Amino acid sequence: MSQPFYITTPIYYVNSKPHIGHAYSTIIADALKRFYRMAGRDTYFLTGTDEHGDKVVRAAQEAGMNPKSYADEISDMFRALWPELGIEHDQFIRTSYPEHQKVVQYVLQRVYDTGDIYFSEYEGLYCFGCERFYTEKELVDGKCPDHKTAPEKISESNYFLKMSKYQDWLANHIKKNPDFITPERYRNEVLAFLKEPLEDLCISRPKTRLQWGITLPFDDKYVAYVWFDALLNYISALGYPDGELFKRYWPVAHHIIAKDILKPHAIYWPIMLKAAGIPLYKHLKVHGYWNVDESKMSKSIGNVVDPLRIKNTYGSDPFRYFLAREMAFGLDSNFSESALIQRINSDLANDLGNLFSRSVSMIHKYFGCVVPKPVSGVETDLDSALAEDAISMVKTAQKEIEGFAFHKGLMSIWEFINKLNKYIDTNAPWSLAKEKGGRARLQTVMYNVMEGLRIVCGMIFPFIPATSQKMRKYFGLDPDRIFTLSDLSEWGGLKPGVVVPKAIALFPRVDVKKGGDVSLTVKPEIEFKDFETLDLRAGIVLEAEAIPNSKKLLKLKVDIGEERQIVAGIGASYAPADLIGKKVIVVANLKPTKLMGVLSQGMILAAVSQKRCYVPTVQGDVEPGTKVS
RNA sequence: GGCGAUGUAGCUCAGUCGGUUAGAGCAUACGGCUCAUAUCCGUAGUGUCCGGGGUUCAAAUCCCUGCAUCGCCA
Repeated sequence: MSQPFYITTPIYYVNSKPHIGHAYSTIIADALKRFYRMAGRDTYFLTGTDEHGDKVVRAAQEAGMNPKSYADEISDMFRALWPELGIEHDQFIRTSYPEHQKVVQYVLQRVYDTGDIYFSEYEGLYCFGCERFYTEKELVDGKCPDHKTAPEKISESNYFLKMSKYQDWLANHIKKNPDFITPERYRNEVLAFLKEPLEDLCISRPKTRLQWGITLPFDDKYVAYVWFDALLNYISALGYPDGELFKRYWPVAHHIIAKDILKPHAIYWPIMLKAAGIPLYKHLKVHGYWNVDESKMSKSIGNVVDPLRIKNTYGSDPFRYFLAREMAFGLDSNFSESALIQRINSDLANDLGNLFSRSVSMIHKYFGCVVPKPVSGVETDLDSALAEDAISMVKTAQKEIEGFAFHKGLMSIWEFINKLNKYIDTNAPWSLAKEKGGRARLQTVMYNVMEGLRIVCGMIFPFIPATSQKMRKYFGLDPDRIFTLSDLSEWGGLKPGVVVPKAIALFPRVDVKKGGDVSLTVKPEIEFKDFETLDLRAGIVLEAEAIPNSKKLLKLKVDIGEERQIVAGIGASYAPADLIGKKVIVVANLKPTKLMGVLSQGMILAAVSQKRCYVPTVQGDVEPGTKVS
């Protein structure tokens, strides 16, 4: 049996839809799985969803659903997304599965029996509106930030895990195993955290305030804390304690996570395993955040990038390539559609796609669709240099991928792609084809080009598998089988005589409209009922005057069936007199406010670009107060 | 407030143990080629290596200090 390789993503919390960060973790895991398959390892790839806890209950309430159907819906979104992105996980686990719940209860009981879980009462500040405890520092002026009410001091009894007992052991383990948590900055962060005394972990929630969870086996009045439940997915999915998968793939796990869930994975999880007498996972690999257009991704800014939309617009492989190429694993990176388009056009279409296209069409033109045989006796230093470059590229890329430096691995592959382009230009096959006696050399050159491409095709497989599979048949290979690293470590694997299909554009160029901003960030989708909350009315501007000491503000009197005073920031683009008599569109139910001390009872719609604004008007004979929708 | 990371070309970043003239890609300009997806190849640049101080024959690199951004902790 070959050496096992077990890779996991976090199980994603179902309180919100998939975003680009989820896509990154999962794509990286997929690429690693593919890479280690090529290396001949016995691989297993797990992903899934985390579904319990009060945040899910609240998100479900907001959506007007019960937690179970809400979790089903979001979980299905994740499950449906992964095939779209070319991801081939071996298992999709949900914490709502009975098999998982059984394992959680088994482990809880096991730890309870060792005496590391104790029952205790504690006092805290509880907001009944939020149904949760707050710490002092979370409060604003001593009040709940959501409900603006003072939380009440209540006491509650709960079960706790003795973390402190394992603190020194864990710190030592991390110190002794430098590759336990990587990159180093996160390892240091955890070690710094462990210098302070660890508080015991509250691992239960009373059912009086949370029912959506797994019942404690030793006290049915409580459910398990969501992290204690969720982390165990990594072994419950393998059928712990007796499953074949568990015996085969534990504990050689690589857990991939983003930095926001470092603490549960680096501290709670090892201690849980230790307390339950289970061997520790081997590696925790921590990556950074994706910012979007230079700002933090957040629901309130409305800049959350929907991976499915990107895939539908640009294709799965370009998206995968961009994510893997652009982020230095461990550091934050920036996502923008203009950067994505630039990568697609320069790296994928121009460098690789065009190289492939020019090479294949020369095989057609000069050799009637058949890979020629290299001729001995006409080799030059250029040929041996190319072969050496190919072999060393494979070695370098392998080393970088194993070290999670995916961007560097891809860079080394693309350096070789550039060398192939240069090799073609230097040897100028189109000239050889015309020269008398150039035939032997032409055969050799074109064989080498195709052989180089074969190796590229193999090395890009982990990152852009669909493209790699498309390319395979040009080398006479079965698209459904995969390369092994040893196939790629030797020059000359390509068989002369292979029939090469007609050239295709692997990556169409993305047209960038001149001067236009290519990246369109759309706010999150809304329901029609959300739109209906707006009350838009046609109105006629009766009066308009500038507000003193303000550059942009105008005070308007608008008839919308009743007279409204509205302050509008359009003074830089419109003179007051221009507006009088215009039929404008007014947001009639906007909460009144004061701008520079002047009351404004509504808002006028305007298209705003950086320099100017344009007020849309209603054409035709429309009564003031007419609804606009 | 404590700890840590980062700061290098217009942009994104690499830069090993302190050691030649600080590099790559993208973008820009010019030249070449015609097999190719208006692609490819070549040439050309531009630098207060965040500021200040120190150690050294020699500092982007080591030390101190200030600033900025970010993270963890309180």
